[in-house]
Amino acid sequence: MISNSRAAYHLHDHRRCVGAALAEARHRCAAARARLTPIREAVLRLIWESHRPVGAYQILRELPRHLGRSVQPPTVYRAIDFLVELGLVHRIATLNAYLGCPFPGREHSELFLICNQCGATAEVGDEALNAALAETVRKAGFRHHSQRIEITGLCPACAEQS
Amino acid sequence: MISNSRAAYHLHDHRRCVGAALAEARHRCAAARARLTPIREAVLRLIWESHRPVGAYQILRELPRHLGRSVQPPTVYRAIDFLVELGLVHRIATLNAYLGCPFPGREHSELFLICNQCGATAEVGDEALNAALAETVRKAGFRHHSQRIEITGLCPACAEQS
DNA sequence: TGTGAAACGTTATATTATTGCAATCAGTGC
DNA sequence: GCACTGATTGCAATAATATAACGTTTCACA
Repeated sequence: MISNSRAAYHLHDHRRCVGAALAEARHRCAAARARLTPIREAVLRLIWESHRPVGAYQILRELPRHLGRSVQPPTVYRAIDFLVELGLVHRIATLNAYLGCPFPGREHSELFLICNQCGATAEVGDEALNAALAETVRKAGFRHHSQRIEITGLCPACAEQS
Repeated sequence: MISNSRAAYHLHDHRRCVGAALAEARHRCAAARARLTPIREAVLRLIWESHRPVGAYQILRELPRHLGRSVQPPTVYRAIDFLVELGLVHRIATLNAYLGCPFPGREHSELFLICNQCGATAEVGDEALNAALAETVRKAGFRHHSQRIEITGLCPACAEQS
């Protein structure tokens, strides 16, 4: 099992999250002969400012803080598409929002735990769960390409308060 | 395991699907002391015309066929919200579209198998999978309220052709 | 038959996302 | 250095999805 729930839901040194994400991004861009342009990096930094999914228009509004100037929607969407394509960012479909991937390139359950209260969202991967899911899908005669699991509820921190 | 993948992906007597869905809808409305108004029934029938998720604006465009007149977006969204609330219809978040639930009120994995090729979408429920998922979520310290699993790939019929 | 809540009609608008085309930039081979 | 090529970005417009606000109608129930 792989998970970033500790970091997502509790106080931690978030600069390490950001640093790791950027290092990984540079690494994967180099491997794919793709360019991490200033716009793309600014969008990635902005998405990584928290462990909460961020909407495209929120990125659009806040990007000047990182980039020093404003841009148009297609520019933001293109950057997001690029980051999603490289596996650096996930789209959280139920929220129409985007979240940094804490372990790009590694095992992917694409399982998200979205806190209803504080919005913090962790990503979890689990081999046993993937196996159970693959088996269920196979029994239905379906050929599995991609998956996405979105769970809503209360994170440990918010559950404790209630 | 509960599944409608046979019906969703293969030739079948679809009138039985529609009939069952409507009967179930009437039953659940009565139980909830809610009204299955002409608009709500027309939207439900329209959604049940196929096993493919239908967008809200497609419903809006096609509703006159069932209702004899046109309506505005809020009317369609209100009907959809009502049907979702009662568990008769699911929202497929990755497609921004809506699909009839083949077994409302019964066990819910909220697991959807969406064919990339033909669009047909089956719903599957599986106790073992739910257990594995619950365990994974619990291990992350998360308190589970709702879940939604969306799988894309090839349905048996389309896989056979390719 | 009156009454209150639910449902619906209507207008306007918010939010999310894409299209199409022109201009610019980064790397490559010469 | 210079021309070439494909990737990236700028820009204007618009498409697609969803909701807000408020008044009117309908209907179950008393």
